[in-house]
This record gives sequence, C-alpha cells and structure tokens, in this order.
Amino acid sequence: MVSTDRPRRSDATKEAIRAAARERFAADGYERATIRAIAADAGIDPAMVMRYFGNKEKLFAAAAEFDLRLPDLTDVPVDEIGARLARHVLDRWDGDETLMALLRAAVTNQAAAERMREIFAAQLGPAVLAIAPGDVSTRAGLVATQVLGLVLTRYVLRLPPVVAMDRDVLVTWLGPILQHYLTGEPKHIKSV
Amino acid sequence: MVSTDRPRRSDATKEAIRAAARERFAADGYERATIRAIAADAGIDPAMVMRYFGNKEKLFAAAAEFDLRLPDLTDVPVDEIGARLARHVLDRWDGDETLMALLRAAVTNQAAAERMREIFAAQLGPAVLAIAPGDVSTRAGLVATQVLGLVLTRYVLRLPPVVAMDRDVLVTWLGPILQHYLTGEPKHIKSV
DNA sequence: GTCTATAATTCGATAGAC
DNA sequence: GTCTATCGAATTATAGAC
Repeated sequence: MVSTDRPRRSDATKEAIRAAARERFAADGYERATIRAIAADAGIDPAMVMRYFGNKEKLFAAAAEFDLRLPDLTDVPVDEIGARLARHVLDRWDGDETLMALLRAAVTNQAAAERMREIFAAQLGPAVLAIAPGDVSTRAGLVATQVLGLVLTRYVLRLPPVVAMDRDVLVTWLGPILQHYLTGEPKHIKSV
Repeated sequence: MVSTDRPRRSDATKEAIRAAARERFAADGYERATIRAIAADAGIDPAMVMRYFGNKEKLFAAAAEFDLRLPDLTDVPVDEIGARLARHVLDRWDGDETLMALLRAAVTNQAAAERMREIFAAQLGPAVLAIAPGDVSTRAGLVATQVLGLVLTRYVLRLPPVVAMDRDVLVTWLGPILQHYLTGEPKHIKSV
C-alpha cells in the first residue's frame, strides 16, 4: 500500500510544470503557449516538460483537468437556485484560471473542445437533472449558453459594459434567467 | 472621377484571397490559419497575399470586416423585439462565416478582440439606445452575453444539447430573455 | 534526474527574375 | 502582376552526456 502512495520524490517539479502550463494556456491559448515559456515559468528545462508529459497535447490535458464544483442545489430554496448558480460561476471563474485555459484552447483546438463537451455533459447535466422538470438536456444547454456567454464576454473578450458590471448586479440580472432556464417554461415569462 | 473608380483590373484576385482568408480564419483561428494555406485555397502564390495585404494582421483585418446588420427594431411591436433579435442572430450566423472567424480569432488575438469590442460598441449600442430605457450600456452588455453565449456553444464548441435544439425552440426560449434584458427591470421577472 | 545540443519542421516575410 | 527561391526565426521533439 505504502509503496504505491509513497512520500513523492520530486513530483513537486511535475506540479510546478502543471501550474505554469495552466497560466500560459489561460493567458495565451493553446497555440501561442509554448513549452519553452512554460518551462521558463516553472524554472526548469524545456526537456523536462517533454520527459514528464510526453508532448504538448498531453501536457494540456493534464493542465486542463477541471471540476466545475457545482454546489449541491437540491437543498437550496427553489427560487434561489438561479442566483446561487450565478454567484457560483463568478466565484469559480475568479478563483481558478483552469477554465479560462480550457475555454481559450477549446475555441481553436479540437481535443480541448471535446473535453469541454465532456465536462458540461458529465457535470452540468446531472446537476440539472436533480432539480429540473421536463427536458433536462435542453435546460442544461440553455444554462450553458448564458453561463459561457458571461464568461466569454467578461473574462475573455472583456467587453467594457460586461466588465464594468458589478458582481451583485450581474447576479441580480442573471439569477432569474438561469432560474427560468432551469425550472420555467418557454414563453411563459413575464417581465415587468 | 472615373479614374478613381475604374473597372478594376484584377482585384478579383484580391477578393478571392479575402474569401479564402475568411474561411481559414473561421475554421482554424488566427494562429493556425497560415498564409500558405489561404493562398492555396485561393489558387495563387503566397507571395501575392503579402503583396496585396502587407502582412498577416492586415489580411485578417480585411477579412474580418463585418456588419451585424441589426434590423431596425423601432418599428417592431415592443413585445416582439426579443424574438426578432434572436431570429436575426441565428440567421446572420448561419449565412456568414465572418463572425465565426472574428470570434475564433478574438479569443487568442488581441487585435481581433479589440475589433470585436468596437463592433459591439458601435453597432449594438446604438441599436439598444433606440428602444431601451435606463442604462443602455448595461442592457447592451447583457444582450451580448446571451447572444455570444449562444454562438459560442452552438457554432464553436458545438455542445450537443445546444446544437440539437431546433431554431424555433431557441427563439422561443431566448426571445423573452433578450426582451427582458432590453426592456425589463432586474429581479422583476416572473417565470411560470 | 537534469540539461546541452541539435534535428526536423514550419512559418512569416523579402528579394528579385520574368 | 505573378511566381521562384530563400532567409531568419521560432517551434516541437529527440538523443545523449553528465
């Protein structure tokens, strides 16, 4: 038992590489992030990156390991689920650059796009299933459009009006919308 | 007068390059789209591309010339504006790959992102101004999050649930949301 | 384990013949 | 106007010394 899980020799290096890779992929996207730059950030030789991860694609796969960490929404009052979800997305994005790396890369890299699809299918789908009536797939898809649209415009494209919006203002606007996508019916919406 | 606007000698070549560039930038993004490939698609020599457009950045700028062609929404019944806008977005995106090129490139290329910001500021802003009360900037920003989120998930990431959704179903769901962003008040929304 | 040296490509861009 | 030839730089990836 202990032998398979022993004190770790210098996997610290491996973790340092992964951290540096996350930053570079997030900042520059898949193609512009170079192994050389990642190695330099990690303070080691580029050859080490190849030794530990084989090639660039595998390095990205290791760096883009990601968990949405969706909160358990089943015990949240029904009419607060949307706001809770909106707040979680903003928190999650501010605290972890992995999703930014994944999104940036997914736009031009096929493997990254596939991973993105997997993550949303495996993590958002079940979460919606627990609380939503009717067509779960459609509801999960609609939530994805609004959530990723927010992330894209605020963190990637940095559209000024979206960047300028206060966190709480965003939650106030988007909460009811996500709520509607999760539990409402199409067309049956009243805006006053 | 005629001399400045004469029959055009072989600007057909120039237009062929621009068309090929649009396709490549849309399919591969800025970095992966190569001048060599674009030239091959256009059936001419790579050196011609440089001669006509100077460098890769200027070529992209020429290929990403884009007009949202937002319809005049002032004469549309107020409660139909959202649906009309949703339908227009789907139409516009299906018929022109320029916006796809712009979006794909904007995610990893600074100049493309800046152009994206300009387009939304110059075209969406005024359109919203004509019909929306209160904080126009916020409303335009919210509309951008949902519209670009739809485009990202449906055309770029190709999330299965979003791809599977019928055009009319999407309009039915998104119409009221865009309507709400344009004319409603935060929190004052009722989903039944 | 870590790094040096370099192979093998690929790309943007230029010079110049025709 | 069009194309050939090529430069110079940058990249991933490998081989092998220490």
